[in-house]
Amino acid sequence: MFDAEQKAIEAKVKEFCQQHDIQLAGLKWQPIPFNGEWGISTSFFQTAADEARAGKGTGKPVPQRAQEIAEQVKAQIGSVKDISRVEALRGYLNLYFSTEEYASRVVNTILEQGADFGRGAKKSERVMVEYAQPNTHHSFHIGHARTTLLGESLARIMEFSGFETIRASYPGDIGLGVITVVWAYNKFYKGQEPRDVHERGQWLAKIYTEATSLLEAKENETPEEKAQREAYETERREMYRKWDAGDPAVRALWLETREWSMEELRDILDMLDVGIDVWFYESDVDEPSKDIVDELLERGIAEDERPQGGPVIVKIDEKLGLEKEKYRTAVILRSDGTSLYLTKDLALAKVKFEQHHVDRSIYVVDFRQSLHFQQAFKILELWGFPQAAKCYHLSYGYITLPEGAMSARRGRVVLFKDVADEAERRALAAMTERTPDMSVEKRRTIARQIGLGALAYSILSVDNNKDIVFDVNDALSFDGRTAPYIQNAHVRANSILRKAGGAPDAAPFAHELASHEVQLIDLISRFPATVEQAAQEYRPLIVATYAYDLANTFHSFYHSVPVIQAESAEVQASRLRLVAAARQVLANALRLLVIQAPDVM
RNA sequence: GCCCUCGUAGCUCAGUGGAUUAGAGCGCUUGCUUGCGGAGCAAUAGGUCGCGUGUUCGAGUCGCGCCGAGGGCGCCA
Repeated sequence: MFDAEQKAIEAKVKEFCQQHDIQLAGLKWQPIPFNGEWGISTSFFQTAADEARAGKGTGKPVPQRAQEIAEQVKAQIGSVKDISRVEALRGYLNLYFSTEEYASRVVNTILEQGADFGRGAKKSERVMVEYAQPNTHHSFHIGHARTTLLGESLARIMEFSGFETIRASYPGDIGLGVITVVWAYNKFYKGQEPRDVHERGQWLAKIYTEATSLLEAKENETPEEKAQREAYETERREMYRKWDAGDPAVRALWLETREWSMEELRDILDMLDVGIDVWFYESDVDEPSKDIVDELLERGIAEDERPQGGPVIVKIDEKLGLEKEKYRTAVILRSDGTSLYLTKDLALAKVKFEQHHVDRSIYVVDFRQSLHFQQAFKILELWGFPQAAKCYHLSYGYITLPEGAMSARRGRVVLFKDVADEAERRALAAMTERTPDMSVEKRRTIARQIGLGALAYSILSVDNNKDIVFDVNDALSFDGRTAPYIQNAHVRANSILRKAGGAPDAAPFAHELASHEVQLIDLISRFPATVEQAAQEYRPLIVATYAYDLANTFHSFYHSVPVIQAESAEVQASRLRLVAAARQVLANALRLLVIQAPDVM
């Protein structure tokens, strides 16, 4: 916002240091902590410490010497247009902005740029974010919501910060678990499927739980039961063999049931406003992955133990020349010649790099797979892909239940759809009292925005590496540090603007600003830097924290600073523009968090 | 045994090596509405930042060691 002034002053500081033979340690600018007015600051501690270390210092303690430099620099700078004053304090050089100038620049910029305020300059790299990778033939549970929301939010943040971004999903559509469902459906339930998309998806999950139970050895089972179970097991294995051999009947059954899962998934993604660009099915990379094994063998990266009855392996630590075991040895092909999860991920990475020309590849997958990804990335590096250095596993903690981990096998899951429905019910109940005149349909739409928003925020406001113990009352709380709190700030801002008939096209900030106004202006001006930080660190949490802080500041402003009833028409005009700017930034921040910003609620 | 992540208020969590006094929410206590929407605001209480040690002018933040929790470790995904 004050880049030109900042650069001019930076040049003066450098010039001064050169003239006085001071080795400047580099200038890092940061906002001055708030105390009524605002500006930016930089410190000279590092410079003073460097001097002392080099022995050419004056023998003074570092903080004292830093202060001395700050004072001298201050004298050199003199007065600068639109900088109200320069201050040397405790080793810091503080530049205070002219209040009027800063306030108008911030507000004008936001209102000019609108939904694009905070967007970063176009970056040259193409990023792919892979997330929302549920297994098919199982229902979408609350744990899947975490990868989906985290991935979508990250994709929006990367895109907004200037990267060309591709959203990818990688459903696990094959494996013994999937075949178990197909087998049980075919044997016991064929043709009995419900018609509703969600009922049918959940019904498949129930079949999986039942089938698992049928195939599990039980205590004190009779010989008859044991024989029955073993017969089932043989059938299941046989079906998997047929699938592998491309048996048309089995394949058709598999595709039909898979599509039911995909229909449910697409409906949920649609509900969450998630648009996947590229779908990679696990079954699609199964065959290509076997060719990769041959290539790795030819290049001498992999070793074939099949002649001794073993698998194909990559001794990663040995290839990297590591003494301690860190990446260990990875198996990339079973002794029977079938591929593994790792094999498929290598094949998929190759497709991402060569067919989608991805420079940076982010995998939003839970933390238990961190060794897997470290191995995959190291093998890609050994293989010679330069993009391997920019592969990143965004690992996140599990969502668990108070009684322990969720388990599709045991049927112990909290379904996403159930939570979403409950969220809507609760929001609807809260809204009925507040907005008695709203049409039923509109209220329903907004209730969903509020309910899903609350759920999304409860997930995104926890840092990636933390586990979340799911409690429906916590997740769907509407009070305190929640999405509805932020949405309500947006609604209040909108309400003021609606009553005032909108904000004027221009207004000065010539009045003496109340401290709540100053704080609000300061915070909205930091939104672009916040987006950039979140993108660099791959952390939606940064935006989530920011959005709450902004809402909090707005609510305080709202209570203590009159807008429509301001003391003069000029003050009212300025404040209306500030409210419009705050509303815009709240909406922009919420969008990055996959949360809607309703106008009324 | 080796590797990864983590340990901050009663609970759930933020916290870029730097600005008297480490911040939120929930919960506890108390005030605020003939006012732009009370899903709110304001105030009060609550801390040996797991322990030790080192680096540094300066450590909740970086290194090492220990204690504790969770996860992972050649043919599951």
